[in-house]
Amino acid sequence: MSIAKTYSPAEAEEKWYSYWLQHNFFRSVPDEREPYTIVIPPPNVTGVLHMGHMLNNTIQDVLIRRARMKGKNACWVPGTDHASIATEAKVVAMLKERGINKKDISREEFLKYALEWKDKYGGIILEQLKKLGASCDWERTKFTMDDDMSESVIDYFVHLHKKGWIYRGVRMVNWDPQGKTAVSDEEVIRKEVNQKLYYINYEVAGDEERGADEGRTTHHTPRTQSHITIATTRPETIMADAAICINPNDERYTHLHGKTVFIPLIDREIPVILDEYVTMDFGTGCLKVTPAHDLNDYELGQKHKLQIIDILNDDATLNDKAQILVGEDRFVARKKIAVLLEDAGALEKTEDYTSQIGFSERTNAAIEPKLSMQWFCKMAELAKPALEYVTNGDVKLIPEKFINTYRHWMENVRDWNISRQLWWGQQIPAYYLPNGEFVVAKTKEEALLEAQKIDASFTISDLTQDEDVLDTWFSSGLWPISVFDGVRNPDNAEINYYYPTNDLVTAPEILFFWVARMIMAGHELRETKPFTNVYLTGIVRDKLGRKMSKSLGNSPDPLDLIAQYGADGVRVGMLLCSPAGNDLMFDEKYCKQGSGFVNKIWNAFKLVKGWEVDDSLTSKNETAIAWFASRFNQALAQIEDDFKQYRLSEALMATYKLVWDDFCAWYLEMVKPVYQQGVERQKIDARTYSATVAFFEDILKALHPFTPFLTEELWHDELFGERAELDCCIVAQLPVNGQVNTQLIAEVEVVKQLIEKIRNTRDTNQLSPRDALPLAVKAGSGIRYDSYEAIIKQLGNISELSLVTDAVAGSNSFIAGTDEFFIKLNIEIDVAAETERLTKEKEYLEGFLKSVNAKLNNERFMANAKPEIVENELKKKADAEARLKIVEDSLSGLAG
RNA sequence: GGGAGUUUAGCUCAGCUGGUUCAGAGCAUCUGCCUUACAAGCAGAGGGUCACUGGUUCGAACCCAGUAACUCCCACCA
Repeated sequence: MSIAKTYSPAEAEEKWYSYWLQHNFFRSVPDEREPYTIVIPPPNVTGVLHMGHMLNNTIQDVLIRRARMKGKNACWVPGTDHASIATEAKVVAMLKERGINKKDISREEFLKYALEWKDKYGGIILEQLKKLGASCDWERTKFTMDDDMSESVIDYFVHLHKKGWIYRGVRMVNWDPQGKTAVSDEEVIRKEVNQKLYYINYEVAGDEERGADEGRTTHHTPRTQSHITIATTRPETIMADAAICINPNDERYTHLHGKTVFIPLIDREIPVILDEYVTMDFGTGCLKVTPAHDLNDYELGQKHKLQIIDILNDDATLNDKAQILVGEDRFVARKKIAVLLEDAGALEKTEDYTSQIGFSERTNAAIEPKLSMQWFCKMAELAKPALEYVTNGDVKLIPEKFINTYRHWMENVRDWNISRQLWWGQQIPAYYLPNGEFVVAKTKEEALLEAQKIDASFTISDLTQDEDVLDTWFSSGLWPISVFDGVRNPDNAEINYYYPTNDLVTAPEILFFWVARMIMAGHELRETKPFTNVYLTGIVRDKLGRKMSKSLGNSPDPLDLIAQYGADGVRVGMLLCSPAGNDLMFDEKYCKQGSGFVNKIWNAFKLVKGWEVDDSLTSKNETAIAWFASRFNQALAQIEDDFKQYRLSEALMATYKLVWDDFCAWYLEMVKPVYQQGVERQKIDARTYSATVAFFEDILKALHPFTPFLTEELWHDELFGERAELDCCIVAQLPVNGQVNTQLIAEVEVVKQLIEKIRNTRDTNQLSPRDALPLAVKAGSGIRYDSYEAIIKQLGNISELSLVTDAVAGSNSFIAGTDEFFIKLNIEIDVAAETERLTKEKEYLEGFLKSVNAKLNNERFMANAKPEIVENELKKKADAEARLKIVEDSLSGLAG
């Protein structure tokens, strides 16, 4: 049968993914085995796969497949997040395209449209994950707004409310004028923005009387005595000003104490107040106080009992209270008012200025501080234990550097605004009564019972549910519990079996949004951590270091990559460039390397597959077989260790080298039958054949978590014998760590060195690799080179290997390990060049010996260094002396 | 403004408790090979003042102090 020249991934991926599904290999139900659980960070339900997901889910799949192959009951729970703001924004936009305005439809109608949208686009991303090979238990797929999930969220709200940790109040919140909702502090992203600082003159009331103004000690004289100048970046808010504030210690303005001023354009009179909050050397030292539109000003306003004038609508256009520019957007108004002020002679000057502005994480709209009635969750009590889990190592953050960040946030956390003025999400279970009070209960019926405790005459129609929904993170914080129904049924078999989960793989950006809140909820509801390890991946950046994003257009389409390089290739590519905890500089070339690796395995397979056994042959490969068995076990231990430390890149690289270098480049070359002219097809002995096939099978297992499709494809080839229906690589058990003969491995290292030297000799003397050469060995190290004869002959193309006790005159000589080798060539030896080479080596060795001896002769070294270090130095000394002697002998031989 | 992190070969990164012939790996590069698994390959080679300056030590890429550049997080100066 003929084998395809190259491996074609698409076909195998399709075939094996459905095979796995058909045979329920991803399915997990509680049993007597040890569980290994991962809950997916639920992607946005309407999202599409991006490179961050690729990285994240590749890692999760590698971990879950490995656990499965170690005999654990591996359960990877998939699902999606309703992502209230982002999704609602998308639905609103979709409706707008259809000519429907959200304002004109009811909540119920809107939700109907939203659900339609979700059914249509939701789950695209999960389908995409399948292409990557993600072995999630799809029967467990959850959506954060599934009925049971929502019910859990409501339960949690009621629970926290009962504890008194949820309260309602008017606060200055971060208002997203595009999403038309409040957002939490964490959802505000600050960015440096180029702005202008406007210097605006306010007329001082009754100032004309001041005249000569006795005893003023101002640093500079105001241009006109009847004005006070303030600096602001937000001139469009002057109509909401409630006061002008100056520092009481500011001698420039003592004359203003107790005065009032007029707001330009609208001529409203406001007081001048004194507060040390004002920085004297910033701007003009005069601050306009706008309590409705600035957090600090709000606090100042509270302190000084100022009027609050809110001049903005929910969409950040100016309202009637502004008196002028009504209906204009705040940014348009800013430009226009500058002109108006200029015309009125109230604009002193403008200056360029950069400052930090908050933007909404979801809509990217500039955040507007806004006073409103919101629901808050008290964080102090929740944060305290959640911090402890991490500081005491119960929950491990990988890499550890994030512990500090986590601690800082937890120690400084403020109460969390959990209400959102949206429809898409879990509606807050608070019910208002005609008397202005409210009750919190799981259902309207239960709320009524509560209400009737207040007044027995209330009926169900007296109850009005709060319009707001809960922050998405309030529900995703329950994810590891709610997917196992552990909120509603805290003692069910599933939650008891799977929870706490093992590993969480996510991005550091959502450490506070999500990870922290899961730990809080875990403690609050179950008094345990939700997971043991949190593996924080880096941000996927392009090779220029820019974050990959749709808007920059620098992100490749993951599905295109899969089509081009195969899922296995892309998986390998992602992991090759992703050191734990660091950002990943992604370059397609890594995928190319990945697919190259996959192809290499395919070709190795082709080689072995092409062998024919000749039972009459006896094996000459016992040494090679023993060596590879040892190397394999050694590499396996290394890989195990790398995984323990979550060094996935390293684990992959160790696997990569095991396959490419040890297996393909060395082992297969050692044992493969050499090509003989005239022989139609080379044959192999039965012993070598079966050993090699067994090695190959073990290699497939070791590779499977990284390259699941290729390994499954090869696993079922007849090379490995008949397979039962359920005998699949995906559920094969990883080889357990076996014996490692370190002596053998060390000796083979010397033999490999020898072979490289032989090849090098050929190269430098411009001999064809096909010319077999005789090799003489003068061994002093105790290595039995005759036991490596077959290997040396085959890989070095040596015609004859002889053991000698004296230098072979007129030969090329070289050292490998601490032994000397000679190759007799029919070429004149260049005595001068050889002398130079040997002299150089002699000098190096002498220098090296000197430094080793210096250490050994140093009393303090001998006194302080650990015994094994000293022993090592002694060995270095002995080796160097042995080699030096060889070199010196060779030199005198040349001279003689 | 506060805090954390990073800086090692052209690129991406290892280097664990200071001590192994310790300055490494993969990719890229160069040279030679279309050798019966693989040119997506094979064989060989070159490439680094471990950011900089000092210090501690018998010994420093590693520990300490300072400097510089970059990154991230947190923070209400209009």
